[in-house]
Amino acid sequence: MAQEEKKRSEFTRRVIEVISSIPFGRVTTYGAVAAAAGNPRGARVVVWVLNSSSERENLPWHRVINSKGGISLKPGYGFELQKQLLESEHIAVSNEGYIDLGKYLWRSTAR
DNA sequence: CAACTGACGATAG
DNA sequence: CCTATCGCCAGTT
Repeated sequence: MAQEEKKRSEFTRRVIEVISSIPFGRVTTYGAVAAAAGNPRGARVVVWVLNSSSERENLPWHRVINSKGGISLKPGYGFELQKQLLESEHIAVSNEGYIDLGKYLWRSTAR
């Protein structure tokens, strides 16, 4: 099929779908989303998607964290907001914003 | 149109 | 362990 409807890269489209698929009570990382979408180094695109379409596509942006298992935002710039959103989903977050990936990391089922 | 920006990641040293 | 650099895409200035 000719899939030339959207001008965005196929990669970008996949990123949005992966983020939309993150289940309740789980988290994933930028790199994992990028890798699942086809580019292990496309993590920055994930950042762009969240900024660009988090509200637009109603994406669970708070379930996306960095590969260290921590919140990347700084206190006063959304850090506390994200921390509380995660805790609302029964996810344990330390005061420093770190999460136990061994327990909560979600891996894309489509691999 | 060129340069910069954005919540990062992997690799190299 | 820490720092530096490249890679990735689209939007803004």
